[in-house]
Amino acid sequence: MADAKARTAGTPPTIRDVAELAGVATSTVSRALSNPGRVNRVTRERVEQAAASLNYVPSSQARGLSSGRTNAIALLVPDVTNPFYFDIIRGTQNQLKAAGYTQLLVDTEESAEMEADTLRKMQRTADGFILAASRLTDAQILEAASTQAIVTINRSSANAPTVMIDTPGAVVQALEHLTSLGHSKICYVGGPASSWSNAKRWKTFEEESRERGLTTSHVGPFTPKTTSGAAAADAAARTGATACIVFNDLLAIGMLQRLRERGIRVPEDMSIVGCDDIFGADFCNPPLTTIASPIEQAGRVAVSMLLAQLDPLHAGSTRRLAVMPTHLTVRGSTGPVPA
Amino acid sequence: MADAKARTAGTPPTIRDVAELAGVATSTVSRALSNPGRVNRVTRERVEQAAASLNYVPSSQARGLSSGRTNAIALLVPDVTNPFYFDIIRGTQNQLKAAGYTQLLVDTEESAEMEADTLRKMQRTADGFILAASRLTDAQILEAASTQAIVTINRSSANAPTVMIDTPGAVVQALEHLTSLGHSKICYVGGPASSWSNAKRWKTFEEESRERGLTTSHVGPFTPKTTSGAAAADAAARTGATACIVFNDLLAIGMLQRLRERGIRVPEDMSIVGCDDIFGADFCNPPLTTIASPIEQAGRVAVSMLLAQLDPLHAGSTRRLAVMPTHLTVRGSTGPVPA
DNA sequence: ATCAAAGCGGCAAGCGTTTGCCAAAAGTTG
DNA sequence: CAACTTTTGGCAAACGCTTGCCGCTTTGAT
Repeated sequence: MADAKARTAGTPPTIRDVAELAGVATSTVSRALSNPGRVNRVTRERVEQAAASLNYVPSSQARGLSSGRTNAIALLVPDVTNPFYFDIIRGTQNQLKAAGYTQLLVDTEESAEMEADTLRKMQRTADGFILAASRLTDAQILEAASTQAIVTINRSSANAPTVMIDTPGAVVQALEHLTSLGHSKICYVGGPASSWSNAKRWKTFEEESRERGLTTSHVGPFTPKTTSGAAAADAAARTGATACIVFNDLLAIGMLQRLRERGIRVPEDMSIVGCDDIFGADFCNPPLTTIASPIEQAGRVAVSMLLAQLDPLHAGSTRRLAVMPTHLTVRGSTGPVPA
Repeated sequence: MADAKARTAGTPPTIRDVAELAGVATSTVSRALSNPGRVNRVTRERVEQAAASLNYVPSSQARGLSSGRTNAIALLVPDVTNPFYFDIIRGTQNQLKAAGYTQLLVDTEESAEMEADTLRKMQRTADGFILAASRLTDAQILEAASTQAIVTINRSSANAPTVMIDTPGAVVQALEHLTSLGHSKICYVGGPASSWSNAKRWKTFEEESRERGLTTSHVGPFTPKTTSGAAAADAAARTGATACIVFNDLLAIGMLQRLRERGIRVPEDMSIVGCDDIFGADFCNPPLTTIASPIEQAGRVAVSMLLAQLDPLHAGSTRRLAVMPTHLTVRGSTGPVPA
């Protein structure tokens, strides 16, 4: 695979080697390779051939140093462990690769501080940032957005373009589903206190419930992990509610397990609605009724918005907000209110 | 958060700004920051203070360019979608972050070509590579390993340090479990043909089964996704086997669903053993008996081995092979042979 | 007091690109 | 054919850092 010339020296060929072989200046090589219109076709072909024969790969470091662009974007997620972010990871990864960008994945461990720190440390390392479910304050986002390209996912803010998942809409659907099954005592099982989308969901839940004259309760906050499901289930059970809308599927799945242990049947005794439709929601027991959102697509859209921001052509004229539709996927975890 | 001086210019402070403020040469700043022993304590403190007050962040690009190190390592996985790799992703991510490295995540889409290509393109971008379940040939691995630091996971090769998951040992355990439940007709449900570990598992399965005088069958190859589970289940059911050892959990979970649809009860009519103990294996229906492996730890070990390789001190004396223990986790998907 | 060794800081040469500027060549127009 | 424009390629200066080398101070030993 590697050519002779390139391998004789242990060190990879540089633009100079290519220039020499092609009999042109390095500047011409540079242009031929990254700005094809700028050089004559035959020259370009000669350069390309030389580059190919040497198996030349431009150094992204050097390129970045002199051009100021790194061709990498960083994706900050609160927890790589959470399947919700898996979908974002692969959505962005896809789109980035297609655009010739490298993805820098960082786990911020649900910490605003760590998030801010990463943003600072990587200012030169990445051309832009995608903040998934950011824990940052509005002020912090504003500050960050003032010096670097940023897109947030599920964290609305006037200060940066955002991809939102229309959870309010979905909460309404869930509520409708539940009331149509006869439920009137419904509990919201809350996620992390610092989560913007948790706050949003809860608020919508409260408002919509009130309008419908439902009896609501609220438990939480809980860490959005299956392991917190036990505590969540116990707390929810105590409220006397016959149905729960749960912050996310992870928590909901954990609750499912606990409820079974305690002999509380789902959905006969208690209905459960999750949120996100993550991997596993379809094959847990019972399969989870959940608010499905096109998470992967959200990742892709976020990349597009970020890249548009980076592109000098579109600069400024970029879309500030994308709302991803959601819908309720009804599976086995919801049923008629117990008699 | 940002200091006045640093922000006045729109451009981030460089080592020169720090040097000026501290009243020393840039070389001293460089050393004070990355080679603390080399400068006097008071000088160092002065530099550190200057750097802090300017909110200085060294450019990894420039650093990489002049030092030849990037402080990034690339993780190549065949499919970011697969939960098996999630655990590797977070295992490596953890360990890398702890060591001050950045993780470059690349999805090679189960393609050897893409893998080789990435290895080539990123030669300068990453200090080392972790190849998870590599599809590369021995020769390709040899070639790559000759010019860059490489560690493979679940792909044994004499040419690069490897982290292996002891599946053979686990297959034996699974077989023992199954025979002790009375099963004698067992089917191996195969994964991708190009997967080294699939070959390995199958081989062990065959050998051990023969020794025990079992009747074996084999179906596959199947793509290791839940969606392939239907085909796999149908094929396995036709063999007349009463138990299956399945290439991985993803496939196994898919089979579970299909078998239920077809009215084949698990484990009453058919026992299923998966492999990997991925997220979801514990809460699917029925919960999956599976060969559990410390995947996340495997990722961490891989990082350690890679970092050791990179460290000039250890160079050469690094461990070539780590075998991660496995054990059978018995859950609800296996039971006595049908009467 | 003398001298070698160690400690410490500075100089300057890269590292591999990109890119603004310039000049030569080629093409166009009247 | 002159005058001008466009195309094309080269020169050289960055980009921000690391590091080999040198030389000045200290320090310690004799």
